[in-house]
Amino acid sequence: MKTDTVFKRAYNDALDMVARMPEGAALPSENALSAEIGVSRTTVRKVIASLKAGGIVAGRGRERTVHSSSHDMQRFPRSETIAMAAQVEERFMEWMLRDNARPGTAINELDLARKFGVATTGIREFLNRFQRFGLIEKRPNAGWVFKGFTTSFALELFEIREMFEVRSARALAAMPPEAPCWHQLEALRREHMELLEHIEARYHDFSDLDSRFHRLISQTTPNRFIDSFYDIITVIFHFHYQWNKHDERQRNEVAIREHLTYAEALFSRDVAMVELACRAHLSSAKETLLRSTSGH
Amino acid sequence: MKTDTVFKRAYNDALDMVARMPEGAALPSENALSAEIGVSRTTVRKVIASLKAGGIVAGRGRERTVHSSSHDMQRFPRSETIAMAAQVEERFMEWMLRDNARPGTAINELDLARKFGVATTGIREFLNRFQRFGLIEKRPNAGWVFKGFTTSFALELFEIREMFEVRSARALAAMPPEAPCWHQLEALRREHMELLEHIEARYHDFSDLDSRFHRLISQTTPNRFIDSFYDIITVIFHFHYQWNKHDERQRNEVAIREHLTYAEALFSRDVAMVELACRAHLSSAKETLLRSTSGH
DNA sequence: AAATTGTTTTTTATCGATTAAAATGCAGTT
DNA sequence: AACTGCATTTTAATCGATAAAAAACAATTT
Repeated sequence: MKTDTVFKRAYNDALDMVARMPEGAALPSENALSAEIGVSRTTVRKVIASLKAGGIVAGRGRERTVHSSSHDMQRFPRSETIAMAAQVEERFMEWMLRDNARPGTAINELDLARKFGVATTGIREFLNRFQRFGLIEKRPNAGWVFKGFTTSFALELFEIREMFEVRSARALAAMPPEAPCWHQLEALRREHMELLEHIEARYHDFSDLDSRFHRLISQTTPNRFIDSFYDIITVIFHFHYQWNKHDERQRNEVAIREHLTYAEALFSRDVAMVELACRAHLSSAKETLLRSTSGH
Repeated sequence: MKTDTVFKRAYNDALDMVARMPEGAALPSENALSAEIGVSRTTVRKVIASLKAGGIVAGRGRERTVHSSSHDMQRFPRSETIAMAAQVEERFMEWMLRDNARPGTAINELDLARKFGVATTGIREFLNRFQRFGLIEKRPNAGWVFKGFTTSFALELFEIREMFEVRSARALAAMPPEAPCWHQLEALRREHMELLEHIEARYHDFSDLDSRFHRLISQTTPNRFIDSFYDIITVIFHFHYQWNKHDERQRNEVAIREHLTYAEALFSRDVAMVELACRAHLSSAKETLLRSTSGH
């Protein structure tokens, strides 16, 4: 059956929201909550009913008030708020990157299903979606093969990434000065500088900033195939960083400085400089990734 | 439950094979048949059992002989030899391209399942795989949206295609003269010339040749992401040509000539000429596709 | 001993059912 | 006019079961 992870996540979000409100404040309307939390009104009503049952919300109809401080506000554990599909992704990436699965390993649906505690259909669905990441391959009627998080994977990934990024960076540099992208870029530049100032404490935050920086560049001239390729990059990097903490602070500091140079080049709108800065950054990112791949 | 389409296709293939053998000849070994037909020995044994039941094969163990001419050899209809997943793909492409579905149309899993006569899981699986083609989009917990076979789809597709193809063509032109790709290219060039000579009768055969030509170019310097993008191209063109017969002969003739120029350029190993011929061909292919898209 | 057939085990493809979430619709309320 | 209450309908996420196909193993024959 369908799990109620959506409800549980919505409930947790509502709790966070309520905690930020003063004692006795009026609860926003159902429609407002629905928009805020990002679920249907049906689910919002279920959440409100729960909050009321827990004594966190009182009153009914238009007269609902918040009484947060008086209760302990038990949240649902994080694991229960994640849809099966997302859990499978997480566990699979972990198996692949952390346990360093060997290239050529056969992937067994039933086996994974048991290991991850889901039905085989869930695994199949995941594998089918995951196929496009280029890390697994299907042999019809005979299962999947893990091709390995190898050197050639990283090289092929970066060959494409470089083509796409140079194309986007060039297009961005050619945008008229009044285009909104320049403001966004400036804002990101500031965020980079701030992060650099507090790098000792906040170097973990770079991963997210990195992804936003590159997405801004590519989304100025949108192309669905490029966007979809960035999904691959994002996921690979997300999990890669999660399990490879080696030299993280230094790596990130270097990358921030490269981003700043890259941004400067973009502001200068000098295509040759842009290309140079872009390739320089990508090549150091490539080196980082290469260091954690396994031969071939 | 699993359908026996693999068995039925194998059975048909075996019939074709047997028909080519002389009366009373010995049947090849199970392993040989398995390799020849491309299915497991388990399935081969089932096929042999069926052939025996139909009187087409006699004897047992190592002493099996063929008696083809004496029987009518009923084949399974084509539709029963195609796996559910492949049928769904075919029917979906048909719905999309021939019935010219509107951009923004909501895709309903249960609805499609009923229309195509399969279980919803099959539809889900297909949609998940098909996602990467950039023609549909998922909204979690709320189904899929068909984005439309639009002008912008074709433009974005060809922007990437051009980047990839120029990259591959350049790399091919730089291959040493003794590389095997030159022989393959020469063979393909011959096939093109032959096809051109009999263009009136055989213009339908171009679609396959086209796909092989471009795959040869890209596979000389393999990159899994580029290969996977070619799958998209192949599928789109396959179905597009199947439902858009307008000017087919002329279009194909033009394309053949462009391929020949392109091949000449490659043989000359002059990078500038290669790039020119490549871009010229792609731009006319783009025009063709654009003509059958629907606004935006 | 190499190749071949016979038998058993493992794994995939596919179905159908079940439940949660979302959408819809409408009447009543402030 | 926007909101709630409530019932109903539609749709997506997930499970578990089963036949087909593949793979592994064992027994035979040349």
